[in-house]
Amino acid sequence: MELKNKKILIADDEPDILEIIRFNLEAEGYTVFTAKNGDEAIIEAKKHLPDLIILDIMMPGKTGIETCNLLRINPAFTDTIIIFLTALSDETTEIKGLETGADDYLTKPISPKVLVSKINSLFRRISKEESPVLHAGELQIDRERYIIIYKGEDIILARKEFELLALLASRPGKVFLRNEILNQVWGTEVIVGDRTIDVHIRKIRQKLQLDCITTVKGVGYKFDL
Amino acid sequence: MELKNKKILIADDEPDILEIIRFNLEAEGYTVFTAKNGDEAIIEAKKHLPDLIILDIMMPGKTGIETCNLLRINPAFTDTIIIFLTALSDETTEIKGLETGADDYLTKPISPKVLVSKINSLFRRISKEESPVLHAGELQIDRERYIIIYKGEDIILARKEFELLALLASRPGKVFLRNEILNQVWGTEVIVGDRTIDVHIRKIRQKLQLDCITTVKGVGYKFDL
DNA sequence: CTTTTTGCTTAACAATTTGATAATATTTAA
DNA sequence: TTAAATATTATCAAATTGTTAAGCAAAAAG
Repeated sequence: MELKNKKILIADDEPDILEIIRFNLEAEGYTVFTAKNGDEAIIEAKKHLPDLIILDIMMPGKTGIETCNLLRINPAFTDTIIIFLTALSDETTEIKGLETGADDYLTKPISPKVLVSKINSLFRRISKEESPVLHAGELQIDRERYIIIYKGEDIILARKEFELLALLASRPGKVFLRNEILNQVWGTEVIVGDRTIDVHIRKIRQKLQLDCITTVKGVGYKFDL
Repeated sequence: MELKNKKILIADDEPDILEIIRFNLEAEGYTVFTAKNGDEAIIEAKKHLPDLIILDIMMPGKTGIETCNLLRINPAFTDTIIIFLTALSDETTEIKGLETGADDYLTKPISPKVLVSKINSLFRRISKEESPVLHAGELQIDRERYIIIYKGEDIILARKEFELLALLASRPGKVFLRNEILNQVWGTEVIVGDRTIDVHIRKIRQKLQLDCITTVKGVGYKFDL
């Protein structure tokens, strides 16, 4: 299962529905929060700032539509995807929902597969601008943001360190010769001493606190795990 | 009737359906093109570059799904909204459609009102992404009025400062190289000294009283939080 | 039309970070 | 065991950025 790193909040007064949806979305790798009514939904939304909110229309207290209106007032939720969930296949309700500022609606009974598909599809549209990230186990190398993420922690490397690590991690397992490293990271023009690479390798190992670079004596270095 | 200035292409082999949809969308102010099958749809799409394409799944020759796949290969249509239209409420087809890269689907018989609502809603989401007001936490950047609002307070930045901040904030987290910044804010013609960017960055930091621009030494600057 | 203000750029210098090296210690392979 | 290769550490020069003030040009005000 891939880690989606997206937060979804579901508000419905029927616990069964909540759990079915939660189960399916968590199986897809989403992080799920739940709320039993509109007021709770607003509180949870402010707390977790989810990327997507599923609101049942018929709930005790505030309806999904009212909840949506209240959320949309807050600038923090103008970009949040909001979907309505309703037992009514009533046309008027559908339209009201969309005009209110929801992004889509789903009618109950909803098949989990369709739900998940629809949500993936909505995220696909939004997340076109995601940065190119190199994943290697728990390690993420974000070229665009120029940071390393290890177990959720941001690690900042200096330029040479970053590029050296990015090079090695670009092909896990491959041994890079010292010459290859020099050419790729320093360029063919620059000439640096023998120990320069070692020192940078050391700094990476130190900052990452993780044994992911293996020395192959007489040959070079490789990234693993 | 408002002028929507959006182009929609509809592909369906049933002339009645085409006309019903055309009528309703034109009444909403959209410009509508039609096609009788998948091949025609591709030709029309290339000719008019519509903002949204409605594809019937069951068509003689290419199916809507095949047509969608062919369109998505072309970079010109990666951002185009594609909706499937189908008489089948068959789940499998639905899912195939969404996984194919369609943004939504509609099942026939479809009420014109729901169709129009759904389309408006999809456009609303897209146009939000191009909205002149950029939200980043408590910070609002109004590109139209050249104004920054932070926690309700208006902050006035000079043009260059504003454009620099707007650029950085347009993709929070992304590191902009000094060259990128120069090209985007100053243009490729103008050549300015080394310290110019720094001075503007400093003024932004000073006026905003907010630590939102991070220096990545040797690389560039990025906006965060 | 002149004065004042504002915005942009530059220069000069300070502060900071980075990267390379040298010196020394440790490890590894034959 | 021993020579070669690599690790470690501290140090320093170079590269990079931060800061400030000053000079102009254009816009705004008088």
